[in-house]
Amino acid sequence: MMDMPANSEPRQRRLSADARRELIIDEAVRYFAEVGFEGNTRDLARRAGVTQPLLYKYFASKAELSEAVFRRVYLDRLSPEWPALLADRSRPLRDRMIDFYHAYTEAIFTYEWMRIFMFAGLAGEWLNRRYLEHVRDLLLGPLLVEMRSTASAGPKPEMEDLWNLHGSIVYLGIRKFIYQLPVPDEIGPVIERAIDRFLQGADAQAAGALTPR
Amino acid sequence: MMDMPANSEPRQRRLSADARRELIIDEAVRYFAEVGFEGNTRDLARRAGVTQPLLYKYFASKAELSEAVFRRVYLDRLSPEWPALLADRSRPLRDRMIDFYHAYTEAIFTYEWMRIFMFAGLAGEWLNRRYLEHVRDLLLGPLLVEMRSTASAGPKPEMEDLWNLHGSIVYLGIRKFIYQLPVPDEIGPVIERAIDRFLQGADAQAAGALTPR
DNA sequence: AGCTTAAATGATCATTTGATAAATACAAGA
DNA sequence: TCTTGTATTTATCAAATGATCATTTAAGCT
Repeated sequence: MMDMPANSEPRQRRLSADARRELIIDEAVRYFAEVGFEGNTRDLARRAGVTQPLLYKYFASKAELSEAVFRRVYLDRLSPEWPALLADRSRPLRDRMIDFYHAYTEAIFTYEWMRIFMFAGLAGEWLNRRYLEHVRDLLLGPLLVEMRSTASAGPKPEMEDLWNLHGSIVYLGIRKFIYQLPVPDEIGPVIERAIDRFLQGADAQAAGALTPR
Repeated sequence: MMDMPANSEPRQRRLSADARRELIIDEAVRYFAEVGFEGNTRDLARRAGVTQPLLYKYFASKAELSEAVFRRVYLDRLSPEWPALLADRSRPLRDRMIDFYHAYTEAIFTYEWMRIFMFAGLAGEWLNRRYLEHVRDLLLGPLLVEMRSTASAGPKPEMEDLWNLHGSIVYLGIRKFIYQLPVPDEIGPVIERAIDRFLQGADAQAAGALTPR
């Protein structure tokens, strides 16, 4: 009885260096997303179908491998087109916001991204802060400009109000992937309701309406 | 040059068993909140001002110590009075919600609670799920009843809408204690704005109003 | 087929880490 | 003051873990 690697194939030996490296990063993303960056290199190697010392042929240290995982997970998550999408005044702001948050959640609501982002956040990784500054400056910033330009006379929304909307949507992913609680299969309508409610409420606030009940 | 324990006192030896146990749990809460439950017993012991084997006089294993930390952190966070507060129809729903979320965030927006809750969530701890089920059934549930009873004729809010509000508020604590980003010093007004906006928006949605812009 | 290069493995090291047990020392009771 | 109980420490173990290196083996080339 010989042990076989988890994926049934008789194990493809001697890949090109690049291919092997990619394969290791792939599995490292999955593995670290599950157990966090305290996961050990032996388990990781076993799951990747290689021996543990081989990891050190491709990465000088576990920290360097972790950085490769970061880069893989963070890179190209934020589409450079979103700021323009949000600022395109030829369309109703509501439509732009819905399109944006559909695209945004599509991009980040994955098991790997959500969990690695949270692990990294808890660890105080600077990449997290940079990422969220990017969200604030390049996404919520333009969105704030749009909301203030279309708002009526009263008090205009603040950045903090947009963080509030943002959090209300992101929390869906936290419930699902971090707390592993059930969430609706279709999150599209949930997001649309949240955005509509936010815009309606913001308008009422700008108009200075008293809250009922 | 002798090493002194972090807290300047010449080190109080020979506490009563109960006092020592409490002191260890206190420091363990702080320590694990910082580094997660993968933190090691030697660092913890040093910070608590005791030797590492002493931990094993009070806790059979690290897992048992972790459980004590859980209990300390989770216990008595959810006031049994909140369901009644939310259901008290002698007051406007808005006031009840604002009071509740002030009290709720007062209770959970601490470095220790937020981070240990997140670490535990990532680790798949059943305590997290139980806690959030409690939030849903005993807090958001009653709140949903209230909202539906006062809503106008149109489509009534769903539990998912309340999770949306809840997340928008909790995300404040996540930004502050997990991502360690700046948030307003006074979160009271932010929460009030969020609740007002939510209620206004929910009313508009119930009335079937088209979202502007 | 034989040669060469480097991908991959097996053996192993030094630390770290959870845990145990025997020895010590401090406080309370007689 | 002596005794006794136990809180605390010192010494230590076994397993886990990151990392290294010599050796093996598979693929590409002529």
